[in-house]
Amino acid sequence: MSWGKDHDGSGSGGAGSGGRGYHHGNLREALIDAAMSLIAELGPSGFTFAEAARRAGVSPAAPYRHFRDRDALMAEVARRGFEILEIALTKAWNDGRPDVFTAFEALGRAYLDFARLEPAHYVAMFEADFQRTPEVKQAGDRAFEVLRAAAERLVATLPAGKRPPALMMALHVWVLAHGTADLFCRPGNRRHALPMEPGDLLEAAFLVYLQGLGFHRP
Amino acid sequence: MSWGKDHDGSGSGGAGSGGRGYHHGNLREALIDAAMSLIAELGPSGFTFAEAARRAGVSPAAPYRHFRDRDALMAEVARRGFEILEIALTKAWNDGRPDVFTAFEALGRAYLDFARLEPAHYVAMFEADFQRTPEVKQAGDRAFEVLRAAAERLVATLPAGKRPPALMMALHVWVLAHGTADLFCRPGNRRHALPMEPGDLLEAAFLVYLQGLGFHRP
DNA sequence: TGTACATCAGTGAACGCGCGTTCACTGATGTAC
DNA sequence: TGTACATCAGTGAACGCGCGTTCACTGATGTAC
Repeated sequence: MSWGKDHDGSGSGGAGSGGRGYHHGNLREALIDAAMSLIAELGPSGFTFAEAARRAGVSPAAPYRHFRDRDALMAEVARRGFEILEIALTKAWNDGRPDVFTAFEALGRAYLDFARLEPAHYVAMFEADFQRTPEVKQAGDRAFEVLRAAAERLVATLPAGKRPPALMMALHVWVLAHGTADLFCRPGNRRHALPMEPGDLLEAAFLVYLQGLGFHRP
Repeated sequence: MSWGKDHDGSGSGGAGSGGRGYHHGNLREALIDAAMSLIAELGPSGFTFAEAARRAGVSPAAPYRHFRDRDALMAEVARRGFEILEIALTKAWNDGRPDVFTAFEALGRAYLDFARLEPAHYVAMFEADFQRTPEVKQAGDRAFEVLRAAAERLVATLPAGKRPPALMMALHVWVLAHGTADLFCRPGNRRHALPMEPGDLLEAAFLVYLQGLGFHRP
């Protein structure tokens, strides 16, 4: 019986400190972390509610205090992913500085970096039909809106008669970035022996594409 | 007891005729069909060996006569997918007729059409690590080679000093087509309200990209 | 400051389920003579 | 053409497993007085 040993009573927020008594203290976060490790290690089908509970050091019934069911946890990972992506994109775009062209390129690179650095989030975001969950869909829309608004700004630098539809541009950028991420940056699988880094491949595609629309490096 | 009723004894090849006695007659194909329906209906995780057997009207042990295990069936679906894709791409390219530019565009459209018409194959091809199975990897390489060879031919129409690397071009085309397919053509999920058909979106991207490289409609 | 009590976040045992896989078997098929 | 036999492709019952989920419960926490 070791009560009294580490009754740190860290209270409300203390995440990492690990006061593991009868009450976990931060189980919700711990479950999300566990789910993400599992997804990153074993793919989306490798994540199970039971194993997440096990990794969090908790009985298999405990997660139900924090998530309605297994899918709710998965959806939360996806939602957070879009949220983080939105922040990363916003930061990369930096309101069009130093110039819209350069900033737009940075946007593409930021997308790919996100996919690489947050594989678990990324996989969850595009797996299954979580986008039908309202919260997830909204988060996804907000992230996409960053792309669209940036495209709008970039398009405005062209002479009035030669402007492509901004929405189409945004979709093309998304397609390029997602295609690159899904083909060449997924956790376990290097799909093809690439002669270059995925990031460089995407950047090259970006430049060619923008040039095709009539944009030129400032 | 209804033996004798339909002892058609259709023998070796007769697939569709359905002589369902003690011997199925075409179980291997029936299992592949069942697996594909399951994948198309429920996604890749919806496919189970047991359910495939059930749909083929056969005991759960029967599939083991034809496939080492569950993954072997899945891999076979993926392998066939690449094989069919290779044929479709070859046909669309049509050895560069009527002209290499037009034929190259047709290649992109054929890729997307394949993803839409054969969702089960497509999902299997890019799910899991089946590309590590030698047969699947080889089939995938052959399909990609069609793309690469076409890019090579197209590149050769440019003046010597202005030729982009054909491999890079092929990869970009793949990225565009796969990105479009994965974002907008997956079975259950319309990811975003598109203002246009996925095919048109891809074609537009294609044209812009090729223009950016210095190609022009013939 | 101390005590009673409501609330909350965990336990642990149990359930039903469907899966992948194995086993000894048996009915049908095709071939040698 | 007919019979014996090897081979093959199925059966069906059984297994162990881990999952998602539920249930009545209990230990810890925080609040009212």
